[in-house]
This record gives sequence, C-alpha cells and structure tokens, in this order.
Amino acid sequence: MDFVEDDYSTYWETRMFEQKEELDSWGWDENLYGYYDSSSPDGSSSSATAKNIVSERNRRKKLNDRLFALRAVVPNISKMDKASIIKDAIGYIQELHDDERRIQAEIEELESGRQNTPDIFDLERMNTSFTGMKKKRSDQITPIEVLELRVSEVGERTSIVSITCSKKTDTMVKLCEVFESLQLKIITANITAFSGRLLKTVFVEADDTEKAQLKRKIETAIASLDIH
Amino acid sequence: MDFVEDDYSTYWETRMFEQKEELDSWGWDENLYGYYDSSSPDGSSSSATAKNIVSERNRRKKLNDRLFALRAVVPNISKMDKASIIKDAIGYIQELHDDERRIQAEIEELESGRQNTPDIFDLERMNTSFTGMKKKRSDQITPIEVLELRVSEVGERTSIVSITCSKKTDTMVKLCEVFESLQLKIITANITAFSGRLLKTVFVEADDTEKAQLKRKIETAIASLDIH
DNA sequence: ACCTACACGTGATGC
DNA sequence: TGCATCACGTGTAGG
Repeated sequence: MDFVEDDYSTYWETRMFEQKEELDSWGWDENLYGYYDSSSPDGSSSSATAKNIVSERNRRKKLNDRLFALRAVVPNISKMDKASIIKDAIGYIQELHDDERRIQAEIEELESGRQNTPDIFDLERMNTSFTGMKKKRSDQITPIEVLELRVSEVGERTSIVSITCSKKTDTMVKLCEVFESLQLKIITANITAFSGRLLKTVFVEADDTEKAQLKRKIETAIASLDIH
Repeated sequence: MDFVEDDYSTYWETRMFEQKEELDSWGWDENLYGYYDSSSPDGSSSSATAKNIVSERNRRKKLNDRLFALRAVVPNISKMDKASIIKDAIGYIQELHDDERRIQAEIEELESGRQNTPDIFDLERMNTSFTGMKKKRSDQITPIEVLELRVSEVGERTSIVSITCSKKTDTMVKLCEVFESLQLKIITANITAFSGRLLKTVFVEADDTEKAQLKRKIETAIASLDIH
C-alpha cells in the first residue's frame, strides 16, 4: 500500500531495494531477539512493537522523500549530504529573498521613472543595481557600527547622506553593498577614513517621498545586514 | 538519572541544552550496559563505539540545527513537524520561483513600454538586470576591466591612485574589496560613476618602498580577482 | 585503520 | 488505548 516510488534512480536508491525486499519477504518474527514481551499480559505488545517498526520505517521514508524533493528544487547542489542539502536550501532561499527585494525595487524605480523624463541619473541607478550579490566566503560577520547618520537636503531634488562608522574589516565593502542595494540615484559618493572612523558622504537625487524614507531605508538596510 | 525531556512543548530546541549538558556531564561509561567488547583483543573496540556514539550525536545535532535554521527562513510554518518543515520549505521555494518569474515578466513589460529611442540607459538597464541575475546564479564572474591606472605622488609620503574601469556588475564592490585587501593606509577615497565609467581616486600614505610597489600590487590584486 | 554518513530497531513522550 | 514523532545507540558500507 505504499504510494509512489518516483524515480529515485540516482540516489539513495540502494535503500529502496533493501526496504522493499524487507517489506515483502520478512517473516517478521519478533522473537528473533529472544524477546519476551514485557509488561503485557498477552502477546499484543509484540505486535505493537512490530507496528511501531513499520511505522517508523514509513516515517523515515517520508522524511527522505521530502529531502529528496527539496534537493530537486534547489539548483547547484554539490554535496548529496543530508545536512548539506538543507544548508544549500537555506542559502538558496536567502538568495531568492535578495533577488526578490532587488527586483521589486527595480520595478518601483521603473514605474516612477516612466513619469519623469529619464535623465543621467538613470544611468547611475541602473549601474548600481544588481551588484550586491552574494557574500560567499567567511561566515564571520563584522557588523557595521554606525556612529552617526545624517540626511540633509540641498536643493530641490538632492539630498546629502552623511554616515560615520567605526572602521573595521570589510566595513567599507559592506557599506558600499548597502548603498547599492538601496537602488538610490547616486550622484557621487566619497569615503574618507581617518583615526579609526569611516565617513561616507553620498549625494543622492530624491523626490519628496524618497527623501522622507531615505534615512529609515538606510537604517533598516544596515540593521538587516547584521542579521546574517 | 533519566534526563527526561521536560516540556518539549515549545519544540525541540530545548533538546540542545539537554544535549550540551549530556556532553559535559556525562561520565561516559560504556560499561553502563554491561558490555564486554566483542571480537577484539583489547578494549579499543569499546572506545571506537564510544566515538561512534558521540559522532552520531553530533551528526544528529547538526541535522536538527540545519532543520531549525531552515524553518527560520521559511515564513508561515504551521506544523513544527520535521517532514512538514521540509515540505513547507519546498512549497515556499516554488512560490518564490513563481514570484520571480511573474515579476520579471512585469519588468519586461515595463521596459518594452519605454522602448522609444532605445538609448544607452536602456542598454545599461538590460545588462545589469536580467543577465546579472542569471550570471550570478551560475557563479559567473564579471572581471574588472581596467581602462586606466595612474599612480602619482603628492608630497613626501602621499600618493594618489587613480583608476578608471568600465562599470559592470559588482565592479564597485570588487574594487572596494581589492583596495581593502591591500591593507593600504588610505587617507581618503572617492568613487564617481559617469557614463558607464567608474573612476576611483584614493589618497594613500606610503613610504618610498611602498610607493615603488604600489601600482604593481594593485594590478596583481585585480588580476588575481579574475582567476576565480 | 579511521572516519563519515546512513538506516535500522527501540523505548519514550505527547496527543 | 492506539498513533505519531522523536532521540538514541548500534551495525555497516564507502572513502
């Protein structure tokens, strides 16, 4: 009564055969181990354990099937290891999260961009779009420690973002990644390091609604960096 | 002494603590079960099985941790069941796939909408959006294309590094990484993007010997980036 | 010989 | 009472 065996051909299939054979040909004898059933008046307990065994077997099979299916929907799996499958799946989901976030941002940009006349800032905006991808190597993170974040306006459609952090390893890179992920219309950016501090100044083109959200967006982007 | 599972109600992460305690406080005695080591002249076999036990314990723990982490990145988990976690993860990935496809279609539509005068901006956009995503999945790298690299001296201990590249995906981040990896004494740095070009200017503090090697170090660092 | 990764049977726990 | 899920120790096969 076991539903479906889809393919499986190239994986843990060895198990399948064993299992099938067992299920069919096992003269299941619980006295195999010389057990006398404990704590039960009749022999019902032995059949109980027998049921438990087959039940547990099904559970394991289901789990493996699921794991197998999970592997199927995740591309670029290198190791067939159970733990690795799950790990890759996690990484892939996070990857998709990032993609979705970026693409969504791009749509917003495109939609708002259609109303305005496309200007030179479109170039910059597009150039800075899909860049912050992936962080490959070390899982060791050095969170960005923000000392000051100031957003001020100069002119009608231009804002200056000024952020000061303590200079640690990779802070500069991460800072760049943050600003790229925000899909801002960056006119020019400047980073200065001195006495353990890192000061980044960014000229951004932003309309009123963008201005209003600018500071908050930066803050949350930096905060979300610290999570991973 | 039966370290009974208290609660469990909130889930199995409680187990982690128990397990840790076990590892620390177990006076691990393989004779607990009254085993005499079978089929071995000395007692080495028993220690082997003991190692196997602790190893297996670690494996289970790792698997559960991964599963726990997987659950963390998947929203709307109803059942805490192991199999259900994997199932939900699969469903969620497929969901994200659908979203991604739908959104990409949306972008295409938007872009075709502004197809009048296909100018450099549109070209830039195409390059950085779709191809950028695919490339990144397949781990394709976009090497830094250096157009000009100039190192000049200003003053006794200060040099100016001026580098111009074509602006592609991740160029800015990679450029930052390169300079980060060189461990230079950077006084100030400026990055400006303009018409598909990326211009980075760095003020570096360097003595004579460092000056002499500066340009070469930068070149090799960029070149070595393209290897991977 | 060691180490990894696995499936298995078993008892426990909670519904 | 059964039924589901789990952690555990064990034997084993492949690298």
